[in-house]
This record gives sequence, structure tokens and C-alpha cells, in this order.
Amino acid sequence: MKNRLKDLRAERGWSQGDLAEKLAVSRQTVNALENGRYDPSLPLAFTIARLFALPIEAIFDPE
Amino acid sequence: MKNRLKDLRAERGWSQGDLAEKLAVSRQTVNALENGRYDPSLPLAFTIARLFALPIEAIFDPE
DNA sequence: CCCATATGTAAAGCACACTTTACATATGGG
DNA sequence: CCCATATGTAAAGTGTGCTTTACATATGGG
Repeated sequence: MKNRLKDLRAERGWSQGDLAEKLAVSRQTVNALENGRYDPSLPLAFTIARLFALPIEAIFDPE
Repeated sequence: MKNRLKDLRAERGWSQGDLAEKLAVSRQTVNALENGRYDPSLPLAFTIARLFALPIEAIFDPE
């Protein structure tokens, strides 16, 4: 599953640690998501979508 | 996390087994999702949304 | 009455989502 | 140069998403 996390984060000038804090997950989790090592849980996907004020479908692409 | 699976399935006159087959998961998984025992993975949420032709946010509610 | 179909649930097992701790490397500012 | 910050990754542990097999119960049609 592809995602636009790295772009969305960079647009806002946030570090992975900043994003992790806002999402209440570890920095390693953010890194793993950005680099496609695994997909977020559905609840985390909702948290991410809410943070960026976008639909889940606008951030994640099942491809 | 709440979801509208049971309603959407009933509207179409499908059994849990029918839905499981269309989603390519086990009937127990459909039953567990409908009864809120756990949330689907993000890929499965996308499959469900595609099947019902609805956005993920129209089916699942993180509450 | 039977039986087929639908639903709920349990147990054991595997894979993955996420954690903490830890280390390596790059980069830019003093 | 140094050091702080940012990023990538690894290992071990926990919980959960999903599987297969299995059993119990309800319900409606013949």
C-alpha cells in the first residue's frame, strides 16, 4: 500500500519525531509507515487522516 | 470503532458467508467485524469500501 | 419432525502493527 | 571540528487481525 505521508509531513516542515508525537505513536512507527514496511491499523489511519484533514483515500492508495 | 457492515450486508440480502466470499476472508472474520470484536486491517477496509462503493469514512466510524 | 442454512463462538496458530532500547549514519551550525 | 538534530534500522516483546477446525443454537421449508 502506497501513502503520501512523507510528502504531507515535508509540506508542513515536520520531522518524523514531530509527526510521531502528534499521532501519539513512536518515531519508528512513522518511519516504517513512510518507508512502506507495513500499513497502519485502521484506527491509526483515521488519526492520520484527521491530522491532515484529508480522507483516508487521499492519503493511502491500496494500488 | 463502529461500522455499518451488518446494515449494508442486510440491505443486499447477503449472508455473512456471502460477504466473506466476496471479500475473500473467512466467515468468522466477517462475524467478528460485524460484532465489533476487532477492526479490519487497512487493506481489508479498502476492499470493503470498494465492494460497497462507499468511502471508508462512510462505513467505519472511529467514534 | 428433519434437515439445510445462518449465526455465534472457541481454541490454536501465524503474521503483522506497534513498543522500547539501541546503534549507525548524515547534515548543518557554532 | 564538534555537536545537535534527523533519519534508518535492528532485536525482542506484546497484542491483534485473520486463519482453520469445530461445535452449539436458531429458524424456516419440506
